[in-house]
Amino acid sequence: MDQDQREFYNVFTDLQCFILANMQKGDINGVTATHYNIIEYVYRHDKCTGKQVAKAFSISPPAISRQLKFLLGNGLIEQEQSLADRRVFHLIVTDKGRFIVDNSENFRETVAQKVSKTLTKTELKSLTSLLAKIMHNMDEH
Amino acid sequence: MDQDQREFYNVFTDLQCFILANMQKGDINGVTATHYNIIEYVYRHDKCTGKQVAKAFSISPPAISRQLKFLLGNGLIEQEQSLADRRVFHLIVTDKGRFIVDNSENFRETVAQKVSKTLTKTELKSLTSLLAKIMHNMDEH
DNA sequence: GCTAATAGTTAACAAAGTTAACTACTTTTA
DNA sequence: TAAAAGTAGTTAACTTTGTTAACTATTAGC
Repeated sequence: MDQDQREFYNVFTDLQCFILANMQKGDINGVTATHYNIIEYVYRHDKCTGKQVAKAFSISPPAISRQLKFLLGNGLIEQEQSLADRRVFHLIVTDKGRFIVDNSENFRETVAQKVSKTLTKTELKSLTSLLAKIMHNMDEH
Repeated sequence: MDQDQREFYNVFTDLQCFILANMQKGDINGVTATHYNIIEYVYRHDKCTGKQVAKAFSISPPAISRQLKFLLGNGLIEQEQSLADRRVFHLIVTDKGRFIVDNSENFRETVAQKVSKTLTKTELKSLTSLLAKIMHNMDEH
């Protein structure tokens, strides 16, 4: 690692600590952070499958299975069996689930607001596009 | 949230998912991610106290207590009782602990390397300074 | 049509968080 | 200055959420 990489590494480490430290821990609206993240994912990826969710969060099928069971049992998501492949269940967020996502105090929103106060409009756009660029490149794995 | 904030929010969400998904899960060198993060923190904050570690990671004193017990028992850190206040124990990383931090495959290093390949030198510096700026502002809480 | 692969589940367990109640020590205060 | 209040850290009991192993049901390949 050269000097620039080292400096990036340090600030990225701070960022990771910040994210871990500020992630909602207990329940909010009767839903844990894990539940919330899954609902939000399904919201953003309508009719996705359990397999996809497991992959997105890098957790095992049984872990997702238990989470989905809770979310289904509490009417936060619904599933419908695929006609093309009956092993597969497509997931949909219910109104109740949507309500939670739309109304939860989300720490990322707070961050977005703080960031837009800290940076100029140009800086914010620049940061967003740099982050998008590296995220896009990470995806390619 | 205006359009720019919304775009930042989206990429920041992706970043959070990425960090959560890629954080080391199982043991590496006989040490879990939590252990590793604490060792690294103590490395970077020599003679810090359990209280400080708990605050840095936003976890409760008993949670830290158990982690430190493991790290002490495995000779990864050491503690010395404060002379000024005998309730307090200062933490120091041992050679063994330092070895683990210096030699672990750390996903943030991989990220730093990938990022420096994706962005130009100017972009990398720009990203680092923008992130440092927002991190600095978050600290002020 | 048998074999292999895939989506998801159940059971048993481990890691790491929580709160409540505790010890030991320090600081405040009446 | 002795009692009260506060602080650093620990122990115990519990919860959440991850894991692997073994399972069912379904689909795809030869």
